Amino acid sequence: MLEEIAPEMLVEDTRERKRELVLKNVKDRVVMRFAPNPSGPLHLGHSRAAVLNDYFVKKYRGKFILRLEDTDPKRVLPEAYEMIEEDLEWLNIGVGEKVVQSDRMEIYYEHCERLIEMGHAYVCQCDPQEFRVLKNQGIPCRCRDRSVEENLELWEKMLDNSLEGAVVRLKTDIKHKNPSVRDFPIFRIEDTPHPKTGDRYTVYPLMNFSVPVDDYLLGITHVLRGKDHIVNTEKQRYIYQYFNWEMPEYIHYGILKIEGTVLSTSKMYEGILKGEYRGWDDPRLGTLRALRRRGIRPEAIYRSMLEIGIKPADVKFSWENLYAINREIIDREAKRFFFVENPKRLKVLGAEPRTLYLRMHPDRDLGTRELRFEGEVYVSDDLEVNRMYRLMELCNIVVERVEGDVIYARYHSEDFKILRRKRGKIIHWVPVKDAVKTVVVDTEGRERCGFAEKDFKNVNIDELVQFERYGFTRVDDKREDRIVCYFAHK
RNA sequence: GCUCCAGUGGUGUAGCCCGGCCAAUCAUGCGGGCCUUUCGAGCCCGCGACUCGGGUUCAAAUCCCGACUGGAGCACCA
Repeated sequence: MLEEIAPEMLVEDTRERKRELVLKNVKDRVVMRFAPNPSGPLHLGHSRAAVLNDYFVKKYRGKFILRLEDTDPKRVLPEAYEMIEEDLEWLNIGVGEKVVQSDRMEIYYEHCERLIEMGHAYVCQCDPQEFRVLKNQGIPCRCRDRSVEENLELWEKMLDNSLEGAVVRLKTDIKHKNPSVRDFPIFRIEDTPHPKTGDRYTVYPLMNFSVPVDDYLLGITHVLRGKDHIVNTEKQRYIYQYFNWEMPEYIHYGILKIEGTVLSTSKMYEGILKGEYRGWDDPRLGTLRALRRRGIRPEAIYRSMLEIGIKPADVKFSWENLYAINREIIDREAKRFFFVENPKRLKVLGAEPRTLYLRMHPDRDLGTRELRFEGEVYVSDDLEVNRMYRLMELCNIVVERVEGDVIYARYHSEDFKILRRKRGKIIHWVPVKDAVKTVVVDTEGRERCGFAEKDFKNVNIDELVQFERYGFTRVDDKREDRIVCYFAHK
C-alpha cells in the first residue's frame, strides 16, 4: 500500500532507523548530565557532549542535568556560569536541573569521612615528589597504614585549616598496572579564594571523587564522555565499589580534533586579556558565541554533532560539513544583495539611466529590491580593456580604458546571449549613488570593505543575507556611516 | 618509555557484536552536465575507501595474530 503511494518514504525510513544513535542498557528512565568546568563559555568541543546528552535525553524522555564543576577555584571564571546557560539555551538544549558543585561541599566531606571510617581512604602528608617515587615502584607510603582514628583526626585538621600540604588518598591497588590509579588523591588543600564561596573552604574534592559521588546521588544512568576519561572511569570504579553503588553505563567517544581554531579556554582568555581577540565571540575563536555571531545556526551545530556520533575512533571536525548543513538551513531565508569588495569606479558611456527591480530570493517571495542605474557604478573585479562584460541583470558593456582608479566602458547591448557568444563574464555592480558602505569581518577577524546596494540599508541586525557570489553573512551592526557584517561561509 | 584504545573514500558516517544478500550506505567535497542574467541553490551523471601482512573458513570490511599508523592516559586540573 505505502509502496504504491510513496515508495521513497519507505526507503528513507529504514535508512533513518539504521543511522539512529542508540543507548545501551536503558531501563525505565535515563538521567544524563553535562558537566563543564565554568572557566569560560562553551565551545565547539563542549557542544558535542551537550548535544549528545540532550539528544538521548529527548529520545528516551529522560532528564538532562547541567552540573557545573567548579571544584578548582583557580579555574573558575565567575561570568562563565551564566554564559554556559545562555549557550545551552541557544543550542536549544533543555536543562532539566542545574547543580553547582561548590554548593555541595558538605556532601563531599561527609562521603569522604565515611570512606576514611571504612578504612578506604587516608590522609597523606608525603611530599608529592617522594610519594610519586614510591608509587612508581608500587611501594605504599608510611601514611597508608595509619589507623582510622588518626586519619579522622588529621582530616579534621585539614578542614580546620591547621594542616598543610596534605591530601586524602583513596586506597586502591598500590601495584595497579597504571601508576596513576595507585592510591590516587581525592581531596586537596587549595587556598585560592573561590569566586562563589570565597574563603569558606580550603579543602576541595578532586574530580575523581566529586564526579562519582554526584553521579550516584543524582541518579545518573548513562555517562557520555571523551575517551580521555577512560582512566578516570577506572579510578571512579573504586568509589562505587567501596560504597557498594551500582555504576552507570559509560560511553567513551573518540577525541574530536578541530583544526584551525582556538579552543583552549585558557588560551582564549589570555588572548582576550591581551587584546589579541575582541572578546569571547571573536570570529577566530571556536566558541558557540563566535559561531552565532558569524551566522552559524544552532541547528547546524546540533546536526553536525549528531552526524559525528559516539564512535570510539578519533574524528577530525570538518568545517565544510558544518557549513553545508548551515547553508541548507539559511539558504531559504537569506535575502540576496549585491556587494562589491575593494570597489572600483566604473563609468558606462552611452547607457540610458534606468531602474531595475530584482527579487530578494531566487525562488521565494521575500520582496524586491531597487537598483537605479545612472551610468556610474562600483565593481570589484579588475576589468580588461576591450573585453565584454555584463553588469548582472542590466546590460553588456565593453571596457574602453582605465584611467587611474576609474574604469571607462561603453554600452554594447542588452541581450544576455550576445555576452555568452563573446564569452564575457557577468559581474556585480552597485550604483555609486546611495551605495551603502559595508564592512565584512571575515573568519580571520580582518575587515573587508566595500559597498552594498542601496536597499541593503533596510536589513535588520542579526539578519542573515547572501551577498551574491560572495557568501553568507550575518548583519552585526548598523551605524550611520556603514553596516558591519560577519562572514559565515560561501 | 609504560598502559590502554582505535584504524572504511579528501572529510564525516552506515555496515563489524550475530562472517555470505557489501564489486560497501548516506552526506560533504571534487569533476562534468542541465537549469539559471549568481561561480549560490536545485536537479542529473561521475570520481573516490575496507591501513598492511599472515591465519581461520567453502566464504572476511566483518573473527584471530602480528606489523604499521593515529590517539588517550601516566597531576594535589576537569
